[in-house]
Amino acid sequence: MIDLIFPDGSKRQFEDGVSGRDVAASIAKSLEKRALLIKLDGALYDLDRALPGGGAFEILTRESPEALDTIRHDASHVMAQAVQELFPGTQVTIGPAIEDGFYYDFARETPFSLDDLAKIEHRMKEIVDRDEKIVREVWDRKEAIAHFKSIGEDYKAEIITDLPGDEVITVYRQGEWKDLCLGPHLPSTKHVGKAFKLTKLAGAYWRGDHRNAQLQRIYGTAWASEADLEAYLHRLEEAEKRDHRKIGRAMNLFHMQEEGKGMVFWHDKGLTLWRIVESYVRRRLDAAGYIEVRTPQVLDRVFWEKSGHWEKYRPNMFVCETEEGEELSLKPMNCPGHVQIFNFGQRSYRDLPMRMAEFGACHRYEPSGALHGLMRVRAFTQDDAHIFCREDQIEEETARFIELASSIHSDFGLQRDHIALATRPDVRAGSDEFWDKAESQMLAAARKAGVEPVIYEGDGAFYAPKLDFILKDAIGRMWTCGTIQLDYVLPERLDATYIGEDGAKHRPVMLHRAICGSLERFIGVLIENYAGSFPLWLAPTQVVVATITSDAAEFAQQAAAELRAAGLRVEVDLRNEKINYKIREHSLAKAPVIAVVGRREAEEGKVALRRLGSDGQTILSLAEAVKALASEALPPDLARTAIMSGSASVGAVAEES
RNA sequence: GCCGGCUUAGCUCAGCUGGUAGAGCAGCGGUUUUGUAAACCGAAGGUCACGGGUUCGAUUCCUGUAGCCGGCACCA
Repeated sequence: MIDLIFPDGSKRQFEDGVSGRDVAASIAKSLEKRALLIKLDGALYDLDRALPGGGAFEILTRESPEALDTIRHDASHVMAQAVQELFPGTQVTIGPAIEDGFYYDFARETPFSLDDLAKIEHRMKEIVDRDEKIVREVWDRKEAIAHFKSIGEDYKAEIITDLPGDEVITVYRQGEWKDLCLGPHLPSTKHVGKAFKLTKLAGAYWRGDHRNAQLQRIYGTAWASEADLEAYLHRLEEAEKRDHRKIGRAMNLFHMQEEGKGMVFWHDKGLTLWRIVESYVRRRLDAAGYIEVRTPQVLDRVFWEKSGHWEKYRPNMFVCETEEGEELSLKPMNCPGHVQIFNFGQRSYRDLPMRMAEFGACHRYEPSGALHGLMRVRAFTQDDAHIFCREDQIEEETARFIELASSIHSDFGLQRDHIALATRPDVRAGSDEFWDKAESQMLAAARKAGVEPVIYEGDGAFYAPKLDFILKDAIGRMWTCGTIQLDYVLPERLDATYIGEDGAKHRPVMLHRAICGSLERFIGVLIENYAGSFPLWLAPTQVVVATITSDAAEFAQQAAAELRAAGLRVEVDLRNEKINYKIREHSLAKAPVIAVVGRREAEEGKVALRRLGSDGQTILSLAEAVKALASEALPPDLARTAIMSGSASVGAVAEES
């Protein structure tokens, strides 16, 4: 007998060998019909499988969020069956559920076309209608290998061969079709439902290794209901509207062109945004005790050989040659340059920690397929800094950095989801003792800052572990912005030293750190986070003064002049156009505030302020408007200083908002 | 770099099976002085990404190249 504890806390006994379906049926016939899966002590089981024992028992239906992954996984199986029915000779490999859907990787000589997707989708619906029972079978390992080899499924045979020896080999059968799979699965293909859609076609390497064969991957999305599918597709459309490339064009921020692949032409508006971000970060670094430097763009090959980058990254460096036969490279990173400044003259322990920052323009020859708008470019500017310190200062410096970065991210309106601790990769420099120490130092530092990092196994740089900041934007997408990495290697290679209290030479440790990452990418993230509707302090154009009639032109000019004098970025629109037209145009260009002046306002010395996204208006005297907007437009760090110094105008704005 | 797709006016897009292209918006020239998301009229604007081939004839079919888009791999 086994004891099952139900979600309501009640307990019942059942015969050994009872299945989830039997239990469901014993409760209600209708429940049996709706049951898809069983959850027993946290693990999922097929509905028809004999329960391996007692425990916390739950019946999952279509409505259970936990059943969704299985629906998706089954959708991938149904897709694989459809593909093999339509395209005999195609081999199946693996097909998991993923976020929002599923994929399956197929091995096939001729690639699939977009037309094939429609056919496959159609056949999938037929298979769902067939309502094939899905049955779990346990196979003998050797027989399984022999079987899959005999039907030409070499990849499946390879998967079984590589499974640990004690692993139970299970095959799931749906009608004529079967697949090696750990399960669990739904009771029959009907339960996959029809709220799915094949979305994209892609190449993917066998086992994720580019030296292996390339397989054909088909992606799909699947949901418990038609409504969920619709909602998902709608979400995709919304996300597309925020695309920084689209908004960048609409707001005239930047462009790129063929002759400069992965290089950005920043237009005036875009550069304004850049300067706002840069000067804000610079103020924060100044306040946090950093010094700022600038190092050469191009350095001799010998330099990069010394730093070790030439050997490892030569294919990704922009190399040039001079008339005199020197070989030079554009800097792909700032670190070795910073070490040169550290090494210039003698350093004392009193100089440490030395926090050396640079808005460093770097060039890397990224693979063409990696380029993506502002998010991945070949010429970028890092908000880079290196903290040279003693080993016993690592924890303190890392913790301080976490606090600084967190504050800056939140000022930019980005919410932190978590911090990742990326640990030793397979290919790495240094002993296991070194990695043990380095990883525990980073962990301790994070905890000191009050953060429990999520461990990303094997994701560290080859020379050290790192902490990465994973931020969440306004629509819930994750972005990695900001990192801190421990480095014992570079100071050694470039022979950085300081004189300790004991009068002897010591080796400093370097902490590589960035808060934005690259300014290009960070601006891309900001654009998508705000969908171009920036808060006042970030908006390239903060106020547009728009006239209704030419009678108001003179006052509009005066208003603009006073707003500018208060530090605001202002445009004036005196064109002979209807106010409706002007409002529409500037709203589409995402101007946060439109100050409308007509004859009435001009006579009374007032402006009518209209906020982006709302259709109301606030009528203020010009002086009040200047004061209110100027304090609202203060970057968050300056606003905090203003509050501390008790500025009345800031208080007024706080009330208003 | 690899797999698939796309590339037509400044932008967004039409153009069935081959007969050298069309709209809206923007821009330009006029008219309109306007009250909170598109006033009206007019003229203009294209080596249909680039190269080669098939054809009497190619934006359309084939092929090569580039860029971009979606993935994969990469990301010091």
